[in-house]
Amino acid sequence: MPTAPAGTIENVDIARVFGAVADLLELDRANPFRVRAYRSAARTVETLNASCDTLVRTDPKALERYPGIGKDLAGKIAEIVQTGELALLRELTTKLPEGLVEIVRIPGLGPKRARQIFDSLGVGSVDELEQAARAGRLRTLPGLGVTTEGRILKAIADRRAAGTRVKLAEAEAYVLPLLEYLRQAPGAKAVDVAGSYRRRCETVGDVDVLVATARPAEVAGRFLSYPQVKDVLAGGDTKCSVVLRSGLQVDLRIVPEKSFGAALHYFTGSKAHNIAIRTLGVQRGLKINEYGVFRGARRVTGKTEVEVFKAVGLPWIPPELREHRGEIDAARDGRLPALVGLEQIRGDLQMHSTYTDGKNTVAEMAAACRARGYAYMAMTDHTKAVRVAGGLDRDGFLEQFAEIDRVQKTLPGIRILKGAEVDILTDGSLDLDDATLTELDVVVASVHANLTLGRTEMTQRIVRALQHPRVQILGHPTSRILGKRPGFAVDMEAVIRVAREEGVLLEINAHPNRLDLNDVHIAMARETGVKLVISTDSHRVDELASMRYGVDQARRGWCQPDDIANTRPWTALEKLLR
DNA sequence: GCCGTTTTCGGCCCGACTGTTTTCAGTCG
Repeated sequence: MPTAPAGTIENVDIARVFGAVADLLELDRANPFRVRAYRSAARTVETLNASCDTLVRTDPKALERYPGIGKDLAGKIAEIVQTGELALLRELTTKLPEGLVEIVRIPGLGPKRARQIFDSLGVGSVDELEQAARAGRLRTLPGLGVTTEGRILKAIADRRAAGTRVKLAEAEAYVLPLLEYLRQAPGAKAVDVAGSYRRRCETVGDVDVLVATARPAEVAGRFLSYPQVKDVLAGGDTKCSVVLRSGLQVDLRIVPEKSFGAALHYFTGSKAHNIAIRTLGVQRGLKINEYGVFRGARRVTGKTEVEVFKAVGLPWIPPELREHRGEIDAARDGRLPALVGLEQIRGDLQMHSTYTDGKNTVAEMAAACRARGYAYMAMTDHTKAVRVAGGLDRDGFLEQFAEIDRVQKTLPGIRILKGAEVDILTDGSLDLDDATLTELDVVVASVHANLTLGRTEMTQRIVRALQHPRVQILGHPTSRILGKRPGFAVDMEAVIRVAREEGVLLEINAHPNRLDLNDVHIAMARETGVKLVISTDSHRVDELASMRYGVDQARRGWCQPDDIANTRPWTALEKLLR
């Protein structure tokens, strides 16, 4: 049996295999609960705060302690870690074309229809599906008509035109005006957003808006006539679904006022969280749906979310935690974290000025930080290796130090820290001399170039940088750009371990295009005892407001104020920075 | 495939909308 080298299988790789198995099993008309088991295991593995690879090699039994992973799936995880593949997946892919999986992702088509189309027409890819629809062959199948054929063609075209998921900040720009518009609907008692948007996921697939009203038809009518609506996908009195001109899909749910809490809970999700809560309900003889909590035909409660949680014996759980990653157990045991909030942030430790690629001067950035109520801020311009940004050498920094001293005199009430975002060169050395590094208050070290290095080399590169005695913070630790490039390959478990040993803080980069670290790595760092900082990496004053997205991300990683170093006053933070 | 205060079998969350169906299956969230 071929054995993969240690530490090369990431949890996401295993999750991807399980997800593919689930997709194909579903197409193979397997037991739906077996399919669910693979999906659930994929999610569990992907969000595990420990590496499956390491567990398999050290304590394989431990895998079975995680929810949804039994003897069989633990064995399959071991198989993937040890051989780099899964025999079951290989069998399934020889049986069914991989293109079928893409067909299932087309809105309106599910596994049953996809399989029916494959079996009767031999259609096994999206391209073939499009040809069959154009030729009018789909309408010959039982249960499919001309309308469906047209919808499928449109869905294929839409998929090509629009991207898939939208960044949270972008979605906000479309959603806030829509909420304002709906609040003016006659009879709208409460208007709120649920779904992944409310859970503050870094990207959202669509937006779920909830309205409480006694006049559903009028609210639905107003929604469907929103000027930004491009297409209406569904239009009932309790559910409407539209696509805005921006391409963003918005689902509207309309409920009576007394059901608002139950509906808000249900539509906030996540799906896995909801299933777990409803299962708790079933154990107590309760039925929970979007209209309330029921015992038999009698409605027990449901006006507020607090009541819904209380009905299953739990305190209210913040939306950011509702991913079925242990929040229900924590709630039951009174172990829910007191999550960090934006108001607790006392300073911003990464930003740029006109000295490099920033658009505002040191004085402007400092004044804006003071206006935000911060006690301190770090000016962290680039070093010279980052040529596109016009990075500074020692002389450049000395010039900036003098400017900071001048600005500081005119701007009491905020401490302006002298910092740098030092480039980590390919060999892991730093792009600034030790003398200058020693004069800085805050040293952030980040990778900017040569992102395609192999996993082992990249890990060594970052570990070496962390071991430099002057490095205090690792900036945007994976250098991902949402929707554009994934983070580079790196053994994050090793990076976190070394950060812990060296006393280096990890940055949660709050820029809405980065949000780097992600929630899972944040949780991993926190559980390892590594402190984090939330920084905006602002290049202009208005970007300082991105801090809240970084706080959202930290909350999704279960961070309390103590986990976030920049909730501390400067004197306490200074002690934490080695 | 998982799970257990209904424990090793027999369950597994729940409802709305659509299209094509004369009563419901498929899809979605």
